[in-house]
Amino acid sequence: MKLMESGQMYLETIYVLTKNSSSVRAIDVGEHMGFSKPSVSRALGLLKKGGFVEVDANGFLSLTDEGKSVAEKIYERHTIMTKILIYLGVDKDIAAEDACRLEHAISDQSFEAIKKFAITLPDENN
Amino acid sequence: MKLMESGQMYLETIYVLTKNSSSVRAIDVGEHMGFSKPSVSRALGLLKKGGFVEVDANGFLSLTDEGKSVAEKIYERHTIMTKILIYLGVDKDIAAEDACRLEHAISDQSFEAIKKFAITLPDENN
DNA sequence: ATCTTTAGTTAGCCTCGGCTAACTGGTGGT
DNA sequence: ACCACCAGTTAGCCGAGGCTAACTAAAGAT
Repeated sequence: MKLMESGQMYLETIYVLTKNSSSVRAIDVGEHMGFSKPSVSRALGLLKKGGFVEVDANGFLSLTDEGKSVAEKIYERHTIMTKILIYLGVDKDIAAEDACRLEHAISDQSFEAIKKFAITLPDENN
Repeated sequence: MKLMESGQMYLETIYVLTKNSSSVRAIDVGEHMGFSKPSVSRALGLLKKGGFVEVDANGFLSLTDEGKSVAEKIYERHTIMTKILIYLGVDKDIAAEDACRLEHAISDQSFEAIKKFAITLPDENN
């Protein structure tokens, strides 16, 4: 199953929320992303069907290995792109917003090239 | 009128084609972008209505000042992003493809920051 | 003069991914 | 026991932006 940009965003959100709350439900995902419950419900349905997400009897979400690997990939892009933009002088908020779009638009090869550049950067703040 | 990413792409294409052929028609735009005639027809209709494009009696397209300024902005992003990616070691084709997506995803502020970085780069090839 | 090709338009379909309205089903308060 | 709230689902709408099929109109070829 092929994931569109929005699917990647849902996975990334679940991944991030899982890192600070241990129990993540659909409603949390919706609140975090600013989307309605039905939008989240449908998206999660597709992600379940695609084998990226699992939902237990209590409605708690977890990523499959496949889902986690996608989420980690996107999340890495997000953090590195954000870091670079901030390094180049962009405001934190704007850097994060832009990274959120760039992370889906870039090829593996370009990202690897950018990443290689990024690790030469000093660690200013985050 | 608000332009979506696809509208920007059409404007950029007309802009680029105009730079090497002097007379650009809808069909040329479609061929260059790989889209069908009806897709181009509808898109151009919207761009006309929005005041970005004009069509003369022979079907030749031209950009309005407004359309041209959008196209130039996008085109500049395209060239600079491509240049940076190539500088970072990305293959030319992939760099161009990625630039094509990145150019729409980035804020003015981030682009200015990237541009400032780019002008410090040596002129390798293009 | 007729036939064909070329360019553009119209009508209408599809997917993606938001949305609201309305229903279901469980849980907790009085 | 009943009511209210909360989480999730179902049904169906909408805009963006592709597509094909089929029509129109102008321009060339025989």
